[in-house]
Amino acid sequence: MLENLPKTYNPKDFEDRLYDYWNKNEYFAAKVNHDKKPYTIMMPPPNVTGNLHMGHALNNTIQDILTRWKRMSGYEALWQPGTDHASISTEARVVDKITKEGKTKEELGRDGFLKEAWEWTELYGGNIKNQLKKLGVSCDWSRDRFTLDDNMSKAVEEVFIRLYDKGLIYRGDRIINWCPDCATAISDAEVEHEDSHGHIWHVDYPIKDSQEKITIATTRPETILGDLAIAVNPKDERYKNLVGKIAILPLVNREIPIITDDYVDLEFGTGAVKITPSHDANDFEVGERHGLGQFIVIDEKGYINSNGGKYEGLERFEARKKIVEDLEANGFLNEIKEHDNSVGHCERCSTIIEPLISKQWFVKMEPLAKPALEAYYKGELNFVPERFGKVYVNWLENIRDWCISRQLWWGHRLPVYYCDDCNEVIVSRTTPDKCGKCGSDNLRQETDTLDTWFSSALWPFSTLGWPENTEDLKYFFPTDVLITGYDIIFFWVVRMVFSSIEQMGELPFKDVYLTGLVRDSQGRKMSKSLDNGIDPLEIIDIYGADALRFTLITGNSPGNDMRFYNEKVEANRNFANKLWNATRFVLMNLDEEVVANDFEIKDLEQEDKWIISRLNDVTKEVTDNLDKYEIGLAAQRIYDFVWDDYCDWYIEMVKSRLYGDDTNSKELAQRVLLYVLKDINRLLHPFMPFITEEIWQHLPNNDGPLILSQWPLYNDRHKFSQAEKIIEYVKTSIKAIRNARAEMNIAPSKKSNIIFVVESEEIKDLIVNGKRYFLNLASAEDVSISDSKEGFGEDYISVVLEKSEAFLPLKDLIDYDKEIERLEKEKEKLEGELKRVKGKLSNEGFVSKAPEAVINGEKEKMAKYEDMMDKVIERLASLKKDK
RNA sequence: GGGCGUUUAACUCAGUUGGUAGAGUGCUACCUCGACAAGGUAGAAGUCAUUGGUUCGAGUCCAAUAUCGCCCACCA
Repeated sequence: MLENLPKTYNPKDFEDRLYDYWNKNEYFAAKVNHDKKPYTIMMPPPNVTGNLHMGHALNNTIQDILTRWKRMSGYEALWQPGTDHASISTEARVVDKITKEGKTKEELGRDGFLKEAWEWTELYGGNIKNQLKKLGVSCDWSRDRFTLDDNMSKAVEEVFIRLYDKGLIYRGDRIINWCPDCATAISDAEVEHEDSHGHIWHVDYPIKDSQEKITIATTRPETILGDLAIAVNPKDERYKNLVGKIAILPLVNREIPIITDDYVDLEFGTGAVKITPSHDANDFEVGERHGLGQFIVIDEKGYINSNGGKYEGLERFEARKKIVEDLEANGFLNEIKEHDNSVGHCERCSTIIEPLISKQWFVKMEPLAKPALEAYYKGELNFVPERFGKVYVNWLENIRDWCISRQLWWGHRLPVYYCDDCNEVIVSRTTPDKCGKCGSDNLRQETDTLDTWFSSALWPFSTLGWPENTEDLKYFFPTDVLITGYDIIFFWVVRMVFSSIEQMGELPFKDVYLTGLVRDSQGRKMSKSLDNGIDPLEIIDIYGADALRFTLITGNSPGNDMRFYNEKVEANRNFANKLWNATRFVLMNLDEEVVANDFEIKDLEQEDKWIISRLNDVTKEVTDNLDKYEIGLAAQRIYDFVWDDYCDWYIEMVKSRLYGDDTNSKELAQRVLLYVLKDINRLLHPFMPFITEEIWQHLPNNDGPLILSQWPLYNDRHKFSQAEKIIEYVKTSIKAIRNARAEMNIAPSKKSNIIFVVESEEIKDLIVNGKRYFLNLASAEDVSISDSKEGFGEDYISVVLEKSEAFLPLKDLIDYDKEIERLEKEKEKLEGELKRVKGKLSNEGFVSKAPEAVINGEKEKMAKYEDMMDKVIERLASLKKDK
């Protein structure tokens, strides 16, 4: 007898303990090992101050499954963890904190603020890592990285300088997306467009020295203050006579020209557009084309500046209100219409974006996008599911230059210095002493920092020691697969690809697996504002990490959103409990000295061969599905095998041997039970690492922990087709007998003889040899063979099988009418099947064109159904005659 | 405006080379038999959104329509 497990599965008893055990023994560690092939996954670094949510739980579970599977398959598997400094969001939170303490950034100064930020980071930065550990992630913590670490910063600086030297980074006055609340520029990717219902105002601009006027349409009347022209389409007949004239800006009386530009849509609005180059991206371009210059009227906090005359000091939306009032009061307002349009919001704080002219740093995207597109077109980059490749292509083909400078302090400061005497711009790895051009030492470093995504774009190689050509880099790069959410393709996937091609000369990964969103049970996106987020840690606390992991990866397919139900987690917890109890059963029937030896194939009984053969197939199916990133299907295969094949059938079939007197048979059953259970735990380990390791540690004859054990392989010698056929026949027969008894409402405890009338020697042997299956699983008191049906009248239930018929003497328990009804139903079913099969086989096209195997299959089915049909009809006739 | 996706049992979803529709939950009936009631046995439940097409054969491939949803976009 072996040490047994507690009666109920209680994950809290061992999950934390096992995680510590793995971690302390350095089983997650990956080292350069040229005897093995490397397998590398880079964890998308979560925000250092963030908390674990279901999205993290999902994609980290997938990464862990792949890592554990490959590790067991003999690869040197590196899963690289780390965190992201998340410049804008962390800075905002630190600002909140100091604001509460009555301090401001300006008071603290850059160094003081950064000190606060580091303290904050050290205080909260560990959280998410500990939360991930609860999930069971087997990443190599000894390699933990943070995007602001010295070596990571070195990589950032190196890339900046290389791109600058190549002319791919430039500084310029451009129209950018400005968030007045975050007080920084942001990139196009960080702007979220939302449809909003608003108004469009038609405003009359008088024409100078004339009684005429021109009516423009605008959704942003406050920008009238910054107008530098009015544009019409050159083909527009309506305004031909006005082109070249001067219009007078209402309220401020500034003079602006009327120009033509193809950009103007004849159909839209009034066909006349006010041009505000400093506050609208389109107008900026029109302004460039016509040399209109700039006239900034809204400042960085979103207030009207001194160029706004009497409106100076008004907040932008206050100004809009006031200006509309004034326009109306002075008779300039022609019309107000309802209007829907899409308005850009800051991705982080939802503030409406203000397009502003500003001096910022940009990455020139076209030369970088080109090879990234080529790699995709050449098929070197695969998306799972494939359709996301189009999203990638679409973004890259329409890409605009990337604004990388941020007016923030928490981040990588640009390695840029300005000479205040001659305005020279110096980009340097080291702090320069004096200006190379004029020799002045009046230098100051750029105060801006880089977009967070600039550093995470380098993650696949910066974490491995780049720009040094380290052994790690040579061995583990490029990585194998990236697993992340589809919402992050633009921010991160694209940028890693072009950065890697540019710096490393190759792609950072071959495959990109994109997960869907985890939604709440009503299908809503989990969000802070709705307060409908489900905390993974709470779920783990109640059901265990294994159940949560299994829930997240089953019942859905890659890239599709899923709903989260507690009932689903509960079902998977129940599955864990099922395996737990199957293990208890095996352990309590195991003699350690017996299972110390292996079994010989020649000794195996039919059900042993059957379960081993099934296991063999399942091994292949699980592996093949993992290979294809069909994680959910892989998990489903092993789930079904454990519950249906192993627990419901094999264990039940083998019980009589375990309790019987045949020592050889008994010991063999023990060995096979253990053998299959071990492979089950191996196959299930990547999905449910905790319970499987815990069980494993209780099983005899282990050489080491499960996490380091060998992934099972398909084995030709373990394919037993004949045994599969036999057991399938037995299972079908048992189910048919159970069904018939249930239909007659006969309790399982009410046992009866089963007398088989068989039609072939093969079936006869099968029944004789398989007697014990029926004794155990079909409530049989005894099983016998009869040569004829003679004498089996209405005192018997008849169960029609393929090539045999079973008779159950249940005299007093049989309801005659019900039995007739049951057989009629059976007949109807067979009629349906026969109609279908015959229809197919009588179809000329089918017989001449379908593959032979398919035709033969149908023929076999027809023979089987006809055989059974004959018996049902005969039985019905004889019953009715008897009555 | 462009692109993409969803539509399968009461609910949530699988269904990958086209060959008799599956799971979990829920529901019905029965079962405290020595792994498990977080269980067992049996069962009911689907014109696979609609309409065409390709094919011997379509949930699966193609087209159109409807539906709900997502992404992108410089409609002032």
